[in-house]
Amino acid sequence: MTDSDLSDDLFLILPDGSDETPERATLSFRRSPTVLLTFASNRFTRAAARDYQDRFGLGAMDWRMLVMLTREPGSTVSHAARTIGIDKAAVSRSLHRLQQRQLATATAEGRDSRRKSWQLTDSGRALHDRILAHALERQKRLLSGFSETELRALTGYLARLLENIDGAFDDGPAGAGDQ
Amino acid sequence: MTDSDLSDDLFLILPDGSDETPERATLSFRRSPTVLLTFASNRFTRAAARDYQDRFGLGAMDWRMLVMLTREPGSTVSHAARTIGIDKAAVSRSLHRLQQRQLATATAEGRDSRRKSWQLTDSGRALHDRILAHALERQKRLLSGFSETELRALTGYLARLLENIDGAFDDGPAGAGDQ
DNA sequence: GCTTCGGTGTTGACATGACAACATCACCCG
DNA sequence: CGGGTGATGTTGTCATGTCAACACCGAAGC
Repeated sequence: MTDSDLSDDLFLILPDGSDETPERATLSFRRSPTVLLTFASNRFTRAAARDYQDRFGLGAMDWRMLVMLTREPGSTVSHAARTIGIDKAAVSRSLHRLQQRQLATATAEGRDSRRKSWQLTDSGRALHDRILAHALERQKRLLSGFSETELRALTGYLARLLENIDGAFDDGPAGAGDQ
Repeated sequence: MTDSDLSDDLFLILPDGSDETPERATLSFRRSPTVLLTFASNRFTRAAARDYQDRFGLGAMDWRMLVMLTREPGSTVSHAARTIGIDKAAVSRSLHRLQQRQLATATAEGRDSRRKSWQLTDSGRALHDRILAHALERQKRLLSGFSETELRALTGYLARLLENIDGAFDDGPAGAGDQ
């Protein structure tokens, strides 16, 4: 539970009377992982979305679906939504966009006319491969200066953060007797 | 330039004929920092936004502005926008929301009626302190299991990613003669 | 058989934030 | 002085993604 060996001071800017510090304690941007995480993610996804749109005419969502259908061909809407962790509505719209561009097709599965199994067309697979080359190149640029050891550490940390997110909100951090 | 000592295989799932792997090489979700980064950030910001809204009636944007104005009282719209790295339009709207709730006030600065210097009111500072306690608690939960050494490594990695983002898109990874 | 229940996919309404256009003002240079 | 230039802040418009509501189907339960 509360294995919080981390002190609040690690994340705060405390007033010390100088001009550099505020008059009241507040969050440090540079030392708070949550701030850095959202900064980095927002700027990256924004730039990536523009890039995908300019080069290939599809959004970041559609690219994720290309990867998803390459990874697990025959996925349904709800399965894809659960795997990527986004809303099924967005997945449904994305798949229909891909279908409209003939990048993906749906084949009925069983007698249930809704449960469709989706897969990429040949042109969808070709586009996937083209974008994949860009994505890999860009990711390598993003990781420029990282050694393989550092890379593994980073991915490990991010995975641990991901696992912790669920528990960070369940109880509600208010519980602790502040105020 | 290409100090990319990192192999593509680090980020890919390659087909090996088994059932676990796809028939075509594609991005690994668990080993790609960009994927993990956006996953973690999206899920965290979404949950945090809900939390802020439910508990305090303001969005994540407004909370960031509370921190910003605590950090540097007297900031202008454009200065805050540059510091946080988001659009000045969003900052302008957020500040007016705060003003409407009497959490922040603007005082004219010089004769330019547009350049206003913003600061928090007493109730704004009080709300900042209340939310700060929650944010710290939640961040500690998110970092549950991290040692102080690991924390420093993580923040350092994220800062390096942030610095690399600009260069990752400038030239355009497409450099090779498409377009 | 009929009904209830949970899961599925689709659609509409909404919030968020980015981009572009605009009015306004300070500044500078001719 | 007066026009150009750039910065500032505001507003409109759009894309993205979430939530809520709905229609639809399968599987049990009586």
